[in-house]
This record gives sequence, structure tokens and C-alpha cells, in this order.
Amino acid sequence: MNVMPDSDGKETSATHGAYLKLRELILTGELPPAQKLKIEQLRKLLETGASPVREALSLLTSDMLVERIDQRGFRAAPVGKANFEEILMLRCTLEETALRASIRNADAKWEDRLVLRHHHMNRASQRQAADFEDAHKAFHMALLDNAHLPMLERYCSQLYDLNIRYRYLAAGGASYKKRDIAAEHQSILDAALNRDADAATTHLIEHYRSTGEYLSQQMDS
Amino acid sequence: MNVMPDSDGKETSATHGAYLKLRELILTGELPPAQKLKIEQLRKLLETGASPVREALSLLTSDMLVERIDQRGFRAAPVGKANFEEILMLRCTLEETALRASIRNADAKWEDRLVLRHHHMNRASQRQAADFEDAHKAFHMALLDNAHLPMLERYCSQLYDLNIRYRYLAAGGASYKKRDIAAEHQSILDAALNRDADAATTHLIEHYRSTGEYLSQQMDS
DNA sequence: AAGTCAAATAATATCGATATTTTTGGAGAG
DNA sequence: CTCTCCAAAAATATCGATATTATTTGACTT
Repeated sequence: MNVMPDSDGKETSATHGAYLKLRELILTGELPPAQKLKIEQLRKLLETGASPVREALSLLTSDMLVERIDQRGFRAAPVGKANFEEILMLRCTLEETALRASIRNADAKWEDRLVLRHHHMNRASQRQAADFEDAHKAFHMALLDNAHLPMLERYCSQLYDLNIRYRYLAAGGASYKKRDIAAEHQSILDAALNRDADAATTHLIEHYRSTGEYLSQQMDS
Repeated sequence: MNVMPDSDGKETSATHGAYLKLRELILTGELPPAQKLKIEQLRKLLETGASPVREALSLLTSDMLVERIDQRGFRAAPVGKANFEEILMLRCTLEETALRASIRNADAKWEDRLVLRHHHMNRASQRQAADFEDAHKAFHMALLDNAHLPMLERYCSQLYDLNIRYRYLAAGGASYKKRDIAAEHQSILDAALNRDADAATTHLIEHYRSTGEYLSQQMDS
């Protein structure tokens, strides 16, 4: 076939490529919630065969970004206030657990990683919004990854993505930056570096709750 | 093809059938942890094509029962003490959250459902072990389903299955019944019916911790 | 004119075959 | 005797085509 030896940045399997692309399209809202996802249509859009598309959709099902309706194909996961609030609640519960475990295992290497991620995030915020999103997620995941609890990390990552989807849907993904989010990140970082689990979780949950309330408002209108 | 109008119990899609069968094989340990899962081999075993097998494996990946190694196929998820303890910890955290939410929404219909499930479980315990396993899960899930938090329920269901897998691997799935598990279930049920969230969660977590310790011992030997 | 059933249409699910990649096994060099 | 590299074998990933199932359209009945 046409594998493009090493010309463009896309390698690995067609399935994985389709997975990443579809995920992006759903997260950003380009494929809107509850939209029917027809194989043929996606096959043309992604310029690949039906099998990779099908498998990518199966994988996205586990991320709860796609729903499979038994003999009736796939559709982008629907959205709703109840769903949003469940995501918010689960994030608070799970990230608190993970952050406390991370701090319990705190060491110099982890602190270095945190400081670095935080710095990269601040640098990226001045450039492209897409870069910032990646760096923002990397910082938040770095807060949790010292727990060494892979399943918990996976849940948190999934929930992070689901949450970001609501941000894109509500306002194109940029408007939440109006709040002084840098200060909030700084407080979380400082508390983590001080190994103060109570302060860190308080700041983290407050961070989520306030963005949550902002988005909840947006959804009512 | 050959769909067998309504002769035997298997209907829906070949993918779904393969999913259920493979899941059973992995949960019971007939497909042992870390075993390579070759498409051709499974295709013959399940008497179906490669596509349904492939898709079923993709779905099982989301249940964390199968791992996909990028261009190298699939394997049954490996096991280990750290993994087991993470599952146990997550179950305690998530089921406590779900049970408290369930009790908060308590009403007569839920109580009826609980009593019924509990009764069915006790009846099933005298018959086949496989029946009991189903009824046992149904009872535990009924404790949680009044929370009306579908994602949380899904996580709990997943973790339940992962846990049961360790039981099968440790002792063929029946030996844990030596403990007086009926009394433990009764205390949880009673507390839930009294809408006493603290007591119910205490009993539930104690229930998990003690089976957890039992299995943890088994894993050391 | 509204509702219902049947044929036509469209989309999904599945199969069989092929191209690609990984793994294996062995020959030759150091 | 061990290591490296290359060819053969096996397994995966992907494609194109077909069978199956859902959906729509339109004619016919009440």
C-alpha cells in the first residue's frame, strides 16, 4: 500500500491514525454530539478503508466519545448537563485520590517534572491555543502520575478529555482563559512541591469547580 | 450467512457473540494472563471470521481485559499484585461514592429491587456456581444503580469483573465462599434499607477488604 | 387524507484475500 | 562458540466485495 516511508508525521497503523483524527474531531466538536457516524463518510474523510475506521470507532467507544448502537452503527456521544456534572464529580473524586497518592510518593525527580511541565505550559500559553491544551493536560497529568496507579491515571485522562470537550462545545476552547488560571495553577504547584496534600487537593478541586460552574452556566443558555 | 433464525440462544451480531465468549474465557482464566491472542487461533475457536474477533478484542481492550501491542496483535491482560491492589483500592473509592449517592436517592422501588436481588442471590447460591456469580454481581450493581450515574456504574462494573478474574485465577472461583459471606451481604442490605450510608459503606468496604486480603495471601504463595 | 405494508435504497456487519510487518531460524563472520 | 545479519515463515493489518439488516419511499387500503 501507500505507507509513506517517513515523509509526513503520520506513521504506525492506519487504525491508530484514524483513532487520533476522529478523537480530535469529536473533542473539538467538529463532529457534533449525537451525530450519526457513517462508515462510508468517515472512510472518505480520513482517506482509509472501512476496517480501520470501524476499529477506531470501537476504541473510541471505550473512551466514551462514541456510542455503538447494536446493529445500527455508531454515533458521537451525546452531551447533557447531567453527564457534565457526573464528569466533574468523578474528576474531583479520582484526581483527589491520585494527587494524594502522588504526593505520598513525592521525590526530587517528580518535583523536577512538575516544575518543567508547569514552565512549558506557561510558555505555550503565549503561543498557539492547541499547544497550550496539550501542555495543560501534560501538567495536570504530571500532578497525578507519581501515584503509579495506571488504571486511575487512565480514568483521569479519559475524564480530562471528556471535560475538555465541553469546553470546546461551550465556547470554542479559549474563553475560559479569562479567569486568572495561571494563579490557580501556581497555587496547586506550590502546594504539591511543599508536599501539602490537603492544600493541593483543595486548590485542585477549587480549580475544577470554578471552571465547572462557568461551563454549567454556559450550558443553560 | 447462517444466522439461525431463533433456534439457539445466540443472536445479535457475531461481534457481540465473540465479545461475550472471549470475555468469559479471560475472566475464568481459560485464556491465561499475558497469553498471546492470535486472531487465527481465536477465529477457529469461536467459529467466526477475523473481523468480529478483531473488533471484540478492541472492545475488551476498553475493559482492560486485553492489551493491544501496536503492530504486534493482542494479549490477555497480565496480572500482578500491584494491579490487584489498585483494583481493590479503586473499588473501595468508587463504590463508596456510588453507594452513598444511591442511598441519597433511596425510594421504595429501589428497596424492592435490592430485596429481590438479594433473594435471588441466596437462592442461586444453592445451585450452580455460575448462576451465583451472575446473581452476586446483580446484587452488588443494584446497590449502586440508584445513583443514576452511568459512568460511575460502568467503572464499578468493569472493576467488579477485573476483581472476579483474580478470584477465578486464585482458586477456581468457589473457595471464597468458605467465609460467611451471606451474613456480610445481609448487613450491607440492612444498612442500605435503613438508609444508613455510613454503616452501609463500612460494611461494603469491609466486605471487599476481607476478600481482598484473602486473595492477596493466595497470590503470595 | 391518514395510516399501513411492501418494495427499493442505503448502511452496516462480515467474509476472503492480499500486502505489510514481525518473528524465527540458520548460515557465515569474527 | 557467540554474535550479526539475512531469508523464510508466521501473524497482523488492511482492502474490496458481499450478505444482512435497517430505513426510506410510495402505492394501496380504510
